[in-house]
Amino acid sequence: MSSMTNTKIAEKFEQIADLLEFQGSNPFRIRAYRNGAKVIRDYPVSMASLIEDEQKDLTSIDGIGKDLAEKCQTLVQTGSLPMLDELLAEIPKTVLDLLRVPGLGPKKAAAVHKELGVATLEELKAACEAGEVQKLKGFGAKTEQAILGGLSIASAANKRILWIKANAIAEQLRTHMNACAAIEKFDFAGSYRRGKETIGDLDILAVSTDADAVMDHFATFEDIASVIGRGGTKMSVRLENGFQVDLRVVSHESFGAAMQYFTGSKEHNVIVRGIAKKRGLKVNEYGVFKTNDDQDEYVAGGSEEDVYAALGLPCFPPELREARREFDWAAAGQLPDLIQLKDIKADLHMHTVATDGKATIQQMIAAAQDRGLKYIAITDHSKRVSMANGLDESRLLQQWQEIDRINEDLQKSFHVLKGIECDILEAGGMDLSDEVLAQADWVIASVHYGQKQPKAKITARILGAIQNPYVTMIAHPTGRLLNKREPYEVDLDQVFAAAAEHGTLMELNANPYRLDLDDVFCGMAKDHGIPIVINTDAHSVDGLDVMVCGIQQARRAGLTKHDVANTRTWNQLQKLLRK
DNA sequence: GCCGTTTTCGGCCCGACTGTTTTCAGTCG
Repeated sequence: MSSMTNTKIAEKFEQIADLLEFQGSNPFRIRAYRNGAKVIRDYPVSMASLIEDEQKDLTSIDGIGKDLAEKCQTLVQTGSLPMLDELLAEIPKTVLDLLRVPGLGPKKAAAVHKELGVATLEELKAACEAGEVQKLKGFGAKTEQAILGGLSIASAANKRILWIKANAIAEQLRTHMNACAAIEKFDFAGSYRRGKETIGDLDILAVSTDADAVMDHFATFEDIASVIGRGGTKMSVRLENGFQVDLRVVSHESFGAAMQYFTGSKEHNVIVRGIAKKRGLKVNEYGVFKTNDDQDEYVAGGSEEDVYAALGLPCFPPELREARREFDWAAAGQLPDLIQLKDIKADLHMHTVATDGKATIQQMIAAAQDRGLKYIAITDHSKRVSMANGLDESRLLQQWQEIDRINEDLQKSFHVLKGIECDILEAGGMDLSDEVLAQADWVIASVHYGQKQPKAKITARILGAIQNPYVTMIAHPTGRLLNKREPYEVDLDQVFAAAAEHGTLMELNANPYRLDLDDVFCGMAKDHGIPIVINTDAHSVDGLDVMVCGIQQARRAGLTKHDVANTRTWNQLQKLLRK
């Protein structure tokens, strides 16, 4: 059994692309590796299982040709790749860090490496400070200073921040830009608009006839640490926390084209341009143009709808613009009607003061009602999670008695499920007896300890929970914490197959640090016919508000409300549970 | 390295800004 996941294969291909780029190889070859990495990372079935299957030909996947298919097979079967090893023998791995310095691309990085023997960030800093870098051909004093500047903020500048944190910054910027009289209208584009789980920078597009006035106003935003650049239509700044914000001022008739262009993703746009070209059209941030010999003729650009319509395409929801399956869906007229926040009727994972939550059951009910929910599940921790004061059998049964009383008082205006987040023990098996679990309305199973166990062991634990007749859902199935902790080594191919067989649901945990399952795995689960449950895992009243992050992730996965179990009433949802 | 109602070779998205140049390469998105 191979432990080569799609993510790991993609990382290897990315590394090859970096190394080839550093070597100055054919840019299209480099792009082929990057594209292959992306296709594999996003593919809804694991390469390992496809190769095992033997029926499946990897080259039938768009972007994977004979060569990349062979490299996949080698990686899956041997765990390594001779070609990559050879490249690494020629170029020290630390050199790739140079490519992460803002302002230092592959050409200049290669120059400092070749001419000055610089192989690490420390050596680069020393070479700059010694004034050696500015002597190189194509370099100068300003370039040297820019590299030094890039080095000092390299770690902060390259770190992607959580969407919810970018959202807080965006809200401040929105308020600031609203006060600018020269702006006719503005909006945010980029990965923030696409609702990605982490954001690299913010892009603001503004319509105005006075770009200078807009930029002058932008420059007064209090959090700006430095101005990276400013031209006639574009300005880039870095905030105190190292985060970059780009502003672009466009004309009214270009706003839609600019939104389309800067929302991306880059890969999505490459395909859009290809489609345009075939139709004798050209797309850039100013509009869609008919390409004539003498002069290009403006066709569309005021709105995104117009831009896409001019190319015979539907206006893709931003969350779908990832060059995955959206163009196939569009061609088949089957663009999914994506789930919305208002479709959610229940939140089925939350904690109370009984364990590590901050609010009582009653407070959580009131907060859920405020947010338009019809029912919730109270799912405190089980006893093994001692740090959180997890519930043993008797405390749990007591809590359920209390919930029975509460439900009577509510008189069907709202419903509370008797639930539990039961720990899957390190040795396998559940933390509470089947006798108790049988009395629950809703049993979540999740891993808290032994997260670093080898693949076979941790997978077997989760499979055991799926086979338990009382477990209704697996919570945060991979355990990842964005920017903090890697996912468990769990084999989701096996997990999804078992869940589909036993009628166990999978969670999309909406906590912005988790978003687990991620969008690609949600798509895989959907392909297995497994209903997804989007939950907040709230530990407080405010914790219920992160549902919006889960919805964005679900939309990126292409999920409709029919794919998500907690868009149903409790009666309807029970029919989904085949146990 | 991938791909093909321009199909096995010759393409492969497009533009802003900067710095080092003196017409353009490199970087970025």
